[in-house]
Amino acid sequence: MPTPPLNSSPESKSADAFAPSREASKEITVRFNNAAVEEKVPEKVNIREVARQAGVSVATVSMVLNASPRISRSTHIKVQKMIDKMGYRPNRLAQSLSGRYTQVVAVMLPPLRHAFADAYFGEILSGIADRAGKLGHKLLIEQAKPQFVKEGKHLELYERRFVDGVLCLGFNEKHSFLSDFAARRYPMILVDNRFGDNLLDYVHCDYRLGAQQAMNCLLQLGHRSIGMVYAAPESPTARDVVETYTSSLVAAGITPSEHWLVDGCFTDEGGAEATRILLSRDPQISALLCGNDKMALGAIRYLTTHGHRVPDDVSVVGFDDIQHLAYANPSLTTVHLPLYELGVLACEKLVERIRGKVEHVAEVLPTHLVLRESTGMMRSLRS
Amino acid sequence: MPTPPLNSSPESKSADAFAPSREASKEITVRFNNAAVEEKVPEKVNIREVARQAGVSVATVSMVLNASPRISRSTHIKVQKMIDKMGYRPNRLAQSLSGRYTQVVAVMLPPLRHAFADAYFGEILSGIADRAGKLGHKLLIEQAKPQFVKEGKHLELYERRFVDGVLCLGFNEKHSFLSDFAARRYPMILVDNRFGDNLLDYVHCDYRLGAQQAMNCLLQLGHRSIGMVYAAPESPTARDVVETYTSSLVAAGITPSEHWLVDGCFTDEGGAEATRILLSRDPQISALLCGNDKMALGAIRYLTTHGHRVPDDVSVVGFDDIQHLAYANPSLTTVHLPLYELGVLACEKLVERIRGKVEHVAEVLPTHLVLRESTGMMRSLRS
DNA sequence: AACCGTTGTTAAAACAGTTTACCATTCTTG
DNA sequence: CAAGAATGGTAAACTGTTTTAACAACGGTT
Repeated sequence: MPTPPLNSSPESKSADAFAPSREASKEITVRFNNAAVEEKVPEKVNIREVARQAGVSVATVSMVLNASPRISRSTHIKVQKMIDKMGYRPNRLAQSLSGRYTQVVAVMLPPLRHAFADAYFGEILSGIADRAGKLGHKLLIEQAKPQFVKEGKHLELYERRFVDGVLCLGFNEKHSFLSDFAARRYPMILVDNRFGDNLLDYVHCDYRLGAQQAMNCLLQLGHRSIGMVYAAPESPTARDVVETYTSSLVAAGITPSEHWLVDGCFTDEGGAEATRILLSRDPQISALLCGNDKMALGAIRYLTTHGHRVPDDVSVVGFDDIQHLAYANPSLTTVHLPLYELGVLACEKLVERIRGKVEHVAEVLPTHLVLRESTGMMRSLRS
Repeated sequence: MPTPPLNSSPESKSADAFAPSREASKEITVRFNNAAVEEKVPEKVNIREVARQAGVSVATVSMVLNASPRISRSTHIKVQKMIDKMGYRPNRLAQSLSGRYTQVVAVMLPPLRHAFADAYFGEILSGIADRAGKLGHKLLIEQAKPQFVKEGKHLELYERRFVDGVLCLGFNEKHSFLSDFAARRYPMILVDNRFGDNLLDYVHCDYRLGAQQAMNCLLQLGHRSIGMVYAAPESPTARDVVETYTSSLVAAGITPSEHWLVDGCFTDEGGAEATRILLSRDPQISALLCGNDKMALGAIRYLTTHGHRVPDDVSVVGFDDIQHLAYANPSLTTVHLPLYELGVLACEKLVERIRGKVEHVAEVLPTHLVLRESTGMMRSLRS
């Protein structure tokens, strides 16, 4: 019975109802109107058939396929011609079964409702997809729902030979299952974060540098009471920002206050609410550093709808530089993260890992501040 | 923005459960430094080994795996126990090679720069991913770059046995390669569009119904000069909206004008520019129907930054109901498309197709208008 | 002429499952 | 009580590649 094995769910019942269509071999004739128009569905051709037709052995065809130097030029041409003529395409299941690699990598996303629609993930994913394509790899996507992880499906990905490696996006130190990858020595790169004491391979953006630049900017504009809307204290890179924020204040001779720090949960609404709390705690606040653009947008929305002008009364800086926000009103000053490039790099490093490179991967990509309209000089300093 | 929270994560314990497997089989010792730290990597175990240990034939283990009714209860239990004990996981490359299915479906996205970060695609993808998971299928993602299609990689997907079927998102009649799927009779479902004269299997939202409701709303509010920001005239569903818009006007005794129609390219900026053109052509326009939310947002942005109040001067209706826009200011009245459900349905239908069901798939999901703040009564009618 | 390397090709053994045809038992039934 | 039908299990063939060891043919040394 060819119906799905293992993970059959209630749904597979209805599937059984469909007659397991017998393999209609040879070619299928498709009928349009009453004329029998030949629409040849290419007969399934395998390496044996090609070898027979070309008058060589199966091994030879295989070696031609893999451009082995042991094949003479003349044989190569002869076989290649037959391959083209027959429209032969090697079955990659057989290739992977017999070979070492599947040429597939997985991307794991966190179980957020809108993980697939997220600009942040999307940008990284673009980079991953482009590089994976160039390296001849396919991309599998998975959302790491709690159930998924609990059932060990993240390990099954390797053990059942679905993929050669995994890229993990949007996870942090709270996600302890990540250490499973290290324990089994399966190729995995954590993207835009670190984990444990360099336990895992990672690539991430330089959040410290970005935060430093953002703070320098705000301080130079004369701001002294600067609030911060952070998020995910479990995330090392998110902590980098908070730490840099604090140390920048100290370096400028300002005493950081616990009251200037509020969690905005990385969401638009969270950013708005955090801003409300911050201003109620300290109305003197004239600038806000936000952990991502979504929260910055929420902050601006709250401010403008509650009688505060941006940037005249309060300056706002974000993090991410997600697209289409340059058009917001006012447009957002933000720390640009090279997310596309990060995706490219992550994919590259993962493939190196898969191919046997052993060095620990720990790359950090530079960030920079993009000055737009949401920041301005401190009120009292203006002429 | 790195790390969003993982919904409920008491995984700290379950993770330990995966770590070192105390399997009965042989184990590999990995050495760190000079201390011999035991890190048991599970020895690769195959079906033959399981059969030997359980004292049955390979065929029996296979049948247990696939829950064949030909296996007695007692044998089933005995073998299953050994499977669990040895931590055996069937190699799915071998399974797919000898079986009929790969249990993988591909999602093809159009070659837009931000296809992965798009709220519209993301929502559909969520539905697809959820249902695919439940049906025991993995998801492959591909972006149909021109080069990709030119090289016939979309067909290679089937012919090299990467996938059993494909879901196509964001394509229209201009994308002629879509007919290749039909010609080869490969399972494919076109999502949220039609193609040719029902040449392809499809599922889409009821754009006519949505447009009808939107127009009824605007007309009932007293609007007579209604502009439309459309996009992608090559897309049948997009044409549905324009046609419904036109016929609604006619039905209301209004003569539609060519000047009321401008292409907004589905983008934010396009929507803004289209709005500029529309108002310059006819300053009387008091309402806009936009082909998607992004263009509607662009329209609102243009209007509010050019001295037109929304909805006091101009009402705006969108299409899609993408998340986080309910918070926009003013919040957007829009036609809700059941995109998540569409993804679920598409995936379901595709899997039925793969399993041999032959009926033509042509499903249309109902839509409805969501009234928010961007629409209001025609100026002159207000008291 | 015997020996040694190359060079190019091949047969056969993996890879890890599913499926089929057949073979014992045991259970009905005339 | 023998014939026929279930029942439960197995050996072997099959899926389509890669890889390895062996080998033939040939030119170049001693």
